[in-house]
Amino acid sequence: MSAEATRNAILDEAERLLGEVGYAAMSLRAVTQAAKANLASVNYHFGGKDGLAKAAMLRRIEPVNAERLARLTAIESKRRAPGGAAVREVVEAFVGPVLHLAAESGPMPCAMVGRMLTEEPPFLRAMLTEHFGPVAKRFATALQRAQPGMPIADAWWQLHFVVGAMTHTMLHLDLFLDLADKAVAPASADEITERLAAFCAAGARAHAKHAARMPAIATARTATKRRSTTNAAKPTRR
Amino acid sequence: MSAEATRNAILDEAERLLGEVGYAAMSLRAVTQAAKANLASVNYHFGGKDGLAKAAMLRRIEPVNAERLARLTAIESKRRAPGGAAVREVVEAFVGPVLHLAAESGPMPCAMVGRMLTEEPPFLRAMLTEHFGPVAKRFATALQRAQPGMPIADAWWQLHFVVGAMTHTMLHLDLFLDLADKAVAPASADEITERLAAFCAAGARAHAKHAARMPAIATARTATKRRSTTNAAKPTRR
DNA sequence: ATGCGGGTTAAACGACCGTTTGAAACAGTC
DNA sequence: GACTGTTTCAAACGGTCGTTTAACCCGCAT
Repeated sequence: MSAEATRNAILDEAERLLGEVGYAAMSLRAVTQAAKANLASVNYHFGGKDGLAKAAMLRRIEPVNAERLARLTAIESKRRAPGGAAVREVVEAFVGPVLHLAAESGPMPCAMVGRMLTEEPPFLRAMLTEHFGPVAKRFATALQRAQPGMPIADAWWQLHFVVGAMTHTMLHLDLFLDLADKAVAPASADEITERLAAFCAAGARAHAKHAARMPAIATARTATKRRSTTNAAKPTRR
Repeated sequence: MSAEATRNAILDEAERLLGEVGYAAMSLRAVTQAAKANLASVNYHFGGKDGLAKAAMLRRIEPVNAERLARLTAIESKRRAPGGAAVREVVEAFVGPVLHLAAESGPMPCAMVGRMLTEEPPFLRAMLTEHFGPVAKRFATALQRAQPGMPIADAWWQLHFVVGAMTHTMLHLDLFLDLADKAVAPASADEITERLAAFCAAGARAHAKHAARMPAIATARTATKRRSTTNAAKPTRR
């Protein structure tokens, strides 16, 4: 019974330190000392530093992605959306679970995941593509379906910007409160959700309209289309 | 004469490694070896690892911020903007110099600066607030002036989201190209500029309109106002 | 030639890192 | 109470890190 207790204590501290200082700067000695566990126990329970980081990440990533997919299927099944609001709903299904997690478990879990985007160890990158890849693909197609006639590439760009605004909010909101120097009050989770969703949804819609008119993008898009159809013709490119 | 040559070689390598692996994972041995310089020369020329990172950052930050301010004063002085386009212009003045730097000097300088946002050593945070603080304040007020009647806090939120989308693009565009899995073609600098500016400008405008209607934000805003006036009454709070 | 100061170099120092080891403490079972 | 498997513990190992030291090289004014 005590085994799982120490496991969780170690995971909690690892999550905190991963969010605060990142993977490279997190020392197992600091983790185990704060968790009141022995140094060797992290190797015993997780197999090493990599395993610990992976376990700490998975503990948070999986519920968030599950809720994302659940919300997305929910809004897709009700189906009789008045059209224009769908983009906003998709965006909210994507960012909502993250902000919900931040509201109920504190900012550390989100800071950890956001920071791992930036870290270099290759196993972290592999984890992200493995666990976020399918979810991102579902949301990209959902964004495309919500804006008929828009190429899938534009949907990926929208999602990219949404992720950027979201992770930046998770990680660096405090820096901006510093920069603003009392001009911005610390915000509630609801307020952040509202602001982030409003910004991203409108940005995404306008991005699609704008992209259709811009020559630099239009030419790139035809190139993309040609390439993608080429790929469809020849079964596998690489 | 050889002194400045080694200085620059070390700075170039430091910039590359800071952008690739971050501050904590960058070892001076790797820097000096790649720069064909001696290990001790870092301490001789820059006083230590901190000094090296600071010098590498300043070499890129200062021109970018200078060009930002120059573009902003340029569009403010011409003044007879048709109103609606001003937000877009301000956003472009903010993100344009960064994308311009990326286009002419490669992605590493921007990756370095973006990554330093996430790193933990306190001197880096101090540098960012010192050098970006005044610039951010000018752009926040410019955004507010471009949208009359909007509280300054909303302008700060807009700027926050813009920075998020921009830095995420500088750092993690490759990850998204991976996730998209051939559905998105690698983009030119012009295309990225267009997409980013379109997304951010429209997001900012819609954010302002939306924020005015949302109860969660409206209440928070009145609270902000009350707090700020309180602060104005009592000279210094802390 | 001589002295000198800026710049380079190899070697070493102490600190901290992740990991391993082997013994000790503990649980539950016969 | 002895045995077995699991979990904890202190100690040590090899390695890398940032920094320091002291000797050395070289152009240049004296």
